[in-house]
Amino acid sequence: MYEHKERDKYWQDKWEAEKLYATPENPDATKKKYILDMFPYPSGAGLHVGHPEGYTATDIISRQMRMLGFDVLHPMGWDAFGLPAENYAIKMGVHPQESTAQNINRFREQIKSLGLSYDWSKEVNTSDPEYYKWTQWIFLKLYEKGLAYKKEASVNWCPKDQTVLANEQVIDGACDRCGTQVTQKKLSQWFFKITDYADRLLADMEVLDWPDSIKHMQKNWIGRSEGARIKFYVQDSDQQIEVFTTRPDTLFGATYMVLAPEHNLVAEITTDEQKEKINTYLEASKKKSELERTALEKDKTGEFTGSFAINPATEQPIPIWIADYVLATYGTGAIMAVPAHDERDYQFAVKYDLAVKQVIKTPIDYKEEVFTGEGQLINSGEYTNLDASEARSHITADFGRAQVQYKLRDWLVSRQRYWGAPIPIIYCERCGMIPVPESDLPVKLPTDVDFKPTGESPLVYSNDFHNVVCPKCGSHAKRDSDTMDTFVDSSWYFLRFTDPQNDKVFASQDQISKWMPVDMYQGGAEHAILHLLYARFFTKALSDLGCLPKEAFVNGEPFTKLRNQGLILGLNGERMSKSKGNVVNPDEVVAEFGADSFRMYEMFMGPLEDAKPWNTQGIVGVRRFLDRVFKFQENFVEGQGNANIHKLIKKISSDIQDMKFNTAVAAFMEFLNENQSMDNQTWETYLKLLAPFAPHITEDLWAKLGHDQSIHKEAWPIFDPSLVIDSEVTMVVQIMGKTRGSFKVALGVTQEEVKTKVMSDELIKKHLEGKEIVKEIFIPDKLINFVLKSEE
RNA sequence: GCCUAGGUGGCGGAACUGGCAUACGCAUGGGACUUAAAAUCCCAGGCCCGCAAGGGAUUGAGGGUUCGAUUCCCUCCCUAGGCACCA
Repeated sequence: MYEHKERDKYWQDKWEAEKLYATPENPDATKKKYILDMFPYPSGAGLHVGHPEGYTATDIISRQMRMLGFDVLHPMGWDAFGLPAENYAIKMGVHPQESTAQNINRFREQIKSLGLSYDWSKEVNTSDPEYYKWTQWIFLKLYEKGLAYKKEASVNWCPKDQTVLANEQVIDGACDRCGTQVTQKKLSQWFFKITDYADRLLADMEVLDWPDSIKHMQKNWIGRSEGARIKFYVQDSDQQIEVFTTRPDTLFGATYMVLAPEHNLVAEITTDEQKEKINTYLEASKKKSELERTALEKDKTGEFTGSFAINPATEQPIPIWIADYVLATYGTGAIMAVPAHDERDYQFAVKYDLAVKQVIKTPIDYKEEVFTGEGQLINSGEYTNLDASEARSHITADFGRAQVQYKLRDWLVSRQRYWGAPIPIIYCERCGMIPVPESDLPVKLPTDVDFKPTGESPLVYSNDFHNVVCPKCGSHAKRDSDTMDTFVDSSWYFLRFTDPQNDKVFASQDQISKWMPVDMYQGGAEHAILHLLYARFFTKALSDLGCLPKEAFVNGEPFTKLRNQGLILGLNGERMSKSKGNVVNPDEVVAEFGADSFRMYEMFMGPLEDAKPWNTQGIVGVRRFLDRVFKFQENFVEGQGNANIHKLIKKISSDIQDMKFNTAVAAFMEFLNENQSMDNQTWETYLKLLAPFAPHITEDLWAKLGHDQSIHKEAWPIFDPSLVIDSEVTMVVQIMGKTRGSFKVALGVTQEEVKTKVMSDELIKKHLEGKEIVKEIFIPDKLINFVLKSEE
């Protein structure tokens, strides 16, 4: 029996001492592979069984790549700043720096116990001043070019966590960390201008080797619509209201207008008679949460302003309403309502008895009241009879201008919490807003503050930190007291990994050129939008700012290939959670079965990207298999060379390439089941193939075979294509498409030969007795099928 | 409501380009070894009928294309994930 407790540790220590997985200093550009896992958030709970799933997959790939002669960068680090770490520290009554360090140590030990081949000299930690110095430096670069800006805006506020949140962090109107209903607050906050990149973030995705589902999600989040902006004059006034519409072809059907309650013309155009009603409505909608305003029952409410606008096409006055079904944050915050051809406008028109005018011909068999499809125009003056798409371009040209609109909004990055990178900006009484000079970086987090959330950043309570002199004029000044969103830290860590110890720049152009882009990126699908969108934005922006070697990237994209691992569920098929009591602790599994069994079981469970339930019984099978491997060598029976090993080389190589690790494990089992003896060379080849999956036990057996050098330094076996072609194949006999038997024939036999052979078979004869064969289907080396005359 | 992925034995899952459905593993039953148990090894079945040889049914449901469909097409049901008054 393989004594995993003792041997696993022995080999892990040896590998580390010998620096077996050190990254090559000067990788060959044509033979480099940057294989990356999304770095973990070192929570207080420690590693769960979900983490090693992706880590093992990339470890197998990294190990195989090294054996194939590639120069591999495979690093690990910690996404250590942020709200959960701070909340955990508050709960434990310690400083986040202390609890984070403890959590990292625990994570590192756990990861090391799995025998993953990371180069630990590349480790990064986002809460280290040597790291966040460069986070702040990047902030200043973005600021310099106007990509970071401060503005007063209505922002998402979590009352429990006492901080603002980005749109991407609000899920169904609730905080994605604590689930509390998010409210709106008007605050002056820092934003990154990700909207400048909306078109490129959308278009550049095409060439990426990413899961389609992730691409779709990003596409929907960016939300591109083509349409027009059209201005409407307010009757008896110089004021104009501009709207965005994707259906300018329905302009003649616009029978009223709606402004968002927050629209800046509301006060001005409200007539005296309507003032009271409008104010009541404004008050009411302000109190509504985002959730109430949007989701659930979509009962629309609104109020008439008393004013009218002129429809530029019909030149008729149409009433202007306000309603909170129109969002201030999208388009111009105002719409032209076409109730005949828009569901929402129709509902509203029916409720408030507003005119409905049809301008698109409804198909004859169409039964619904609202027709939102395309068709021929009617009731539309000179445009009548045009097709909708044609009318769209004409009406846009005649009454407005074409406009592309995105749902994506700028990224709100300020946070009113302690545990994050301070924003490197100073407010001087005389000079105004001043960026911290590069030479003064990092702006270190003060330690003399009570960091509990109060709604205001705790950093204002540190006198040394908050009150400073202006770096420009020397007058009294105050530092920005907010910290940056954790997602800022993680938007560039993959660049730092190429050159983590550099104290001159965030990473040298040379190292970035050598290693970027990431060839293989593995992580959970929960980052589909947040991290992956932000990281793409950062890479593109830094590239445009001249901070990255452009030629190293295609379209400024950081991750060429992306794959997600599915969730590992509890035994009951439900998501693992403490409250459900179905959490599996990897430490216990490793202690009982060993690292190799754990790794292989996680790969064997099913396709990497699928969600699948954990079953401790299942790991028994993998452990039994590894024991058989171990015993095979102990009781080695010298046998013949086996050409089937070439089929196995082919199978394992292609399965790793396609990341079908579950079938690779099955193939290992099958091969051993079928080969009770083999020659020495076949056995060594088998061990080499197995090495990336079970690095400890194969290393142990390799040493026992008398090799001085690690098996992980061996070259990956190459298969001989001539040896994977069978001389004999199994032919299937079907009658009327039903399989009635099978037999072995030599490769390339003719139809006649097969038929003769088949006809001598008793069972087949019985089936064909007294029937007339109408047709024979013959697929060489595969099958013969007899079609019989049907009995009537 | 919209978008995406999926539905195969008691369970996790496999199946190339339309060609032996259920590989591999778990669990189950039987046997070997053992004083015994565990561990290990061997064999078997998988839904229905049959002692057996064998036959029939079967990949969420229904229909279609085909000599032949888990695979392609249509309709529907269910599950998971995402988006959700975006004009």
